[in-house]
Amino acid sequence: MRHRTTRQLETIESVLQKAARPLAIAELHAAALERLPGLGIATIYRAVRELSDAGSIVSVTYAGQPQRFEWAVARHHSHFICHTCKRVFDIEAPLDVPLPEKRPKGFLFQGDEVIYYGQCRDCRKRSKK
Amino acid sequence: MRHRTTRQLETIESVLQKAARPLAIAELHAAALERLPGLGIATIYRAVRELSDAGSIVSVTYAGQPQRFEWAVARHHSHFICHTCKRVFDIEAPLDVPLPEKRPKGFLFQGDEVIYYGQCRDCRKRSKK
DNA sequence: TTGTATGCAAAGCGTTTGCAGTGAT
DNA sequence: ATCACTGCAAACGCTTTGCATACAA
Repeated sequence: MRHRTTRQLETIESVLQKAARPLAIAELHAAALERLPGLGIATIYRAVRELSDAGSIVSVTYAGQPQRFEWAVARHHSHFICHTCKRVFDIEAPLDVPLPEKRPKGFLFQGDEVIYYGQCRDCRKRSKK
Repeated sequence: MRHRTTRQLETIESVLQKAARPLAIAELHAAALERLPGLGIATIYRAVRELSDAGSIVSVTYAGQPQRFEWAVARHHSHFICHTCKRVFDIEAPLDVPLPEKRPKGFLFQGDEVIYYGQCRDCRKRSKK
């Protein structure tokens, strides 16, 4: 457990809290580096593990893409993955996801998650021109 | 493109076709090794890339877990992830997934995927005792 | 002042690649 | 007999770890 409040951790938390989408380690490092030059990559990994263990952030991983992390309280939404740029966007969650008709016996269904695929605004603009 | 049919590739394809769930590289290697001792891990990686490029298999990755692969034609289903053993199971897809109410402007929605979470039969039995 | 958290560099580990040998055609 | 595919081992790149130092308390 953590005993001290440092500029590094504060910066990392802040970047994650303000991000509008889940961030990969490299994205998080780049963003944190702008605010705190010299911040080491190892500190990012250590902070991410701590925050993850503490439940402050959750991880998200899709289709061969690197693992991404986002602030846990922001997690009442779904994700949209752009086929073109591969970025992951947060979007409002659907109202109600149906359970499959036939469910395997003995399995306990506790939750679900939907991922939407398509093309984001930027990439759509770019490909139209 | 591939020019020759080898025991290695046949075995790898067969393992994937017969699997009832997506397999990680290590799982695939272990299974193929039983049928073809000495099969190298590099061959698994090369085969997986080929099959993936050819569209014969698709990849699946969830929450920090290693990337898994499954035979593409088997892919009219959803996935169920067991919170306890972390295995990924294939289950029948839901009939219809709703789009979110509010969608970001300019985004093109082309498809979706649902992941269910819970506890599988084995783990449920085990935890009851 | 004390000792936790950091930065750096080395170590680890899963994945990819180069190359010589094997085996499908 | 040819040369694509494989196995082995080296190379790579990302993640983790060890250790001396910086700095929060």
